Amino acid sequence: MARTNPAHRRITLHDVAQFCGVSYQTVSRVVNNNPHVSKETRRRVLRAIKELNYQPNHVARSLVTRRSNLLEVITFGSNHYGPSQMVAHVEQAARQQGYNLILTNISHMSLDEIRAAINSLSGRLVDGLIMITPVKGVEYDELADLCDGIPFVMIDTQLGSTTPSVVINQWYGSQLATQHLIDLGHRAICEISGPLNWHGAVARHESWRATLAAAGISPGQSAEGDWTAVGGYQAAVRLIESRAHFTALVAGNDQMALGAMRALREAGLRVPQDVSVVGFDDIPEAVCFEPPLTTIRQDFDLLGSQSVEYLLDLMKRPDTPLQQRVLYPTLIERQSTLPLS
Amino acid sequence: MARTNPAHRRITLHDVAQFCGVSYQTVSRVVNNNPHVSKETRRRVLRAIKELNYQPNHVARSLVTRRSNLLEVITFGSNHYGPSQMVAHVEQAARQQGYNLILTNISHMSLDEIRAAINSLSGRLVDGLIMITPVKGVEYDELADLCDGIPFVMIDTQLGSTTPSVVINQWYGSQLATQHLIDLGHRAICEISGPLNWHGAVARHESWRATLAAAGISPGQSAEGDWTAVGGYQAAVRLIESRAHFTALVAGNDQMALGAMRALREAGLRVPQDVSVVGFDDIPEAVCFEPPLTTIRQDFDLLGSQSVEYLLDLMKRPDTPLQQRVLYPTLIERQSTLPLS
DNA sequence: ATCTTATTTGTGAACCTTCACACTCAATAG
DNA sequence: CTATTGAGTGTGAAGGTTCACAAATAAGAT
Repeated sequence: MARTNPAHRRITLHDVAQFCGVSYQTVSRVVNNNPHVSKETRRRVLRAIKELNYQPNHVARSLVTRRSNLLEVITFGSNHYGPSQMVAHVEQAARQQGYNLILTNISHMSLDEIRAAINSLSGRLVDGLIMITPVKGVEYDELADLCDGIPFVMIDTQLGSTTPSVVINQWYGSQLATQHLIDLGHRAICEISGPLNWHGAVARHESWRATLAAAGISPGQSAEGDWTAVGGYQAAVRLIESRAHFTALVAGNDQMALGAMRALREAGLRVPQDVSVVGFDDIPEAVCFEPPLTTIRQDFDLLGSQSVEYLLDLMKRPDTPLQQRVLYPTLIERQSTLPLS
Repeated sequence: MARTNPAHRRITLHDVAQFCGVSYQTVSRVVNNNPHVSKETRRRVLRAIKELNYQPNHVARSLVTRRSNLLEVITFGSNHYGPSQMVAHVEQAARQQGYNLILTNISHMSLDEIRAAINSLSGRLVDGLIMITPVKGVEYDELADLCDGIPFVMIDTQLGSTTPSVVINQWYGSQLATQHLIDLGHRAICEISGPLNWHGAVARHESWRATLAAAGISPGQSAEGDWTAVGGYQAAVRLIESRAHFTALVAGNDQMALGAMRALREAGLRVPQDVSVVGFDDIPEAVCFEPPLTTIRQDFDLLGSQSVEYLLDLMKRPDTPLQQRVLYPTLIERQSTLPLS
């Protein structure tokens, strides 16, 4: 097998060129599939490349082409199911398109943190940027300013904004959930929302209210959770202790639904006989909850590939219109909801 | 505010140098905190840098220094809880040390896939590599060959191998789980294992057998799952349908424990009164399971920081001994286990 | 045979840094 | 008063590639 040189100096274009008696430019042409090279020469060069185990130096190439084949994703809250799914699928899509991905997870969503993340990359020449910004406090203009010309798209940002972004319509999802309960005859419908500094949490929360209002129903109580099961448990406990009467519960995500169901059970309430519960996300475990959870499914796979696709468009044709692309979630009915008896 | 130049040409050392009438080398010295520059000059240069919004070009720097401040993590199965936690914590640790992280998630764990992942990066000059290789089929020697000099550490590889790696002792974890059940008086202890092409699954499986054997107990039946809740459910169904008698169940992870508990309940068996169940991982939701799950906690945070730390050692001092660093999990007792009545 | 034209190959510069070294100038030592 | 040091600064090269262009060769047209 072709082993590398012991001196541990990387093989360069020049080495290959010398090896088969052509100029480095010719080798470069072969490497880049330039048609202006004779069949015979190409064959010889190709063999030399293999023989010497030549690997083009991306760094040198980037220096002159000003492109790196590198995308960056800046994410917040990637310990939560949604963001982590987004990252995973973005990575997959990027790799399919021949790009590598730099991952930066920031722990406090502030402009300063984002600035730091971008700056730490700024000299690094990433070709494009995907930002997963599920919480409030970051405006498009500031970001555009920060990125200074490098194309970017946002994921999971505010619905209805005109920034280049791909989002799942959370409003619609929560409407599906709430309407489902209304259709089952429920009228006393409480909510456990996500943290209200998250766009998605606000959208789901307001849609819950609006959907009830549209049906002429006054909303039940709402308690704010933190996306975790424990947070959902505590929120449900607060709801129960406030002596609110309700026959149905909309949870901001599946984990909180899990915690809520635990709290309900501890309070002697049966799900779904006494209280119907619907979650959000359709995490893989939801089908095995006790009882299996009715929930809203989001297509994170599509979200990832759409974002990367959009970003690549933006990179290739800077005149690509800036828009928000919107995906729609679906309702998954299981056994945690029941018609009001 | 200092906006960038309209011509969209990046500001370079030369621009800054010209701007304040010194040589580019002096500017370079200021940027790199070289002490050999007078106080007054440094001040002037610093102001010019700010004024022009100069950002050092990482690519050009890398070309000459042959270092990139870039780490890569190649991972398999990052849709599972363990691997995804590892990635998250590795990223965090890397960033704390001033490194950026390239993430590559491969879908089929084979040498070919790994080769492709490494090759796609090979010219990219990553300073170090972390491989999360929880499944069998990849040998150290091949990997070392592939990496050709760039330092790497493995995570979650086979316990007891002499490759540079950081692992959590899965054997010990499963021993904790099994012994806990034995201590509670259980003698009929079945198991739902993870996929047996995973190192961790094998370790947990064999430790279960060994721990029972050490106590003079013959092992109950074992069914293989796929780490998911549904897989755990199906495995438990097989166990139940085989009419195996058991009073306790060891699950390979928490998700499978969840599925198993669902299957048990459907079969009319109560957890923990009829069957005690113990999981593995201590996912955040486990505390809200019905009932709250006794499980084994792994410290992924420590795992991440240890790996990065070790890798950095390897990078700085190539004579750092190649070893396996081992962390230990702990037992978390909740309500899914009960003394045999 | 000569002039075009097309095809293949080679040369010089550029990308933006850092490194190794040389230079200048002042202060100290002999 | 010259030699030696040392701090501060500048110069040339190198790192490995691509780009724009020039040169050489081959093929075709007049």
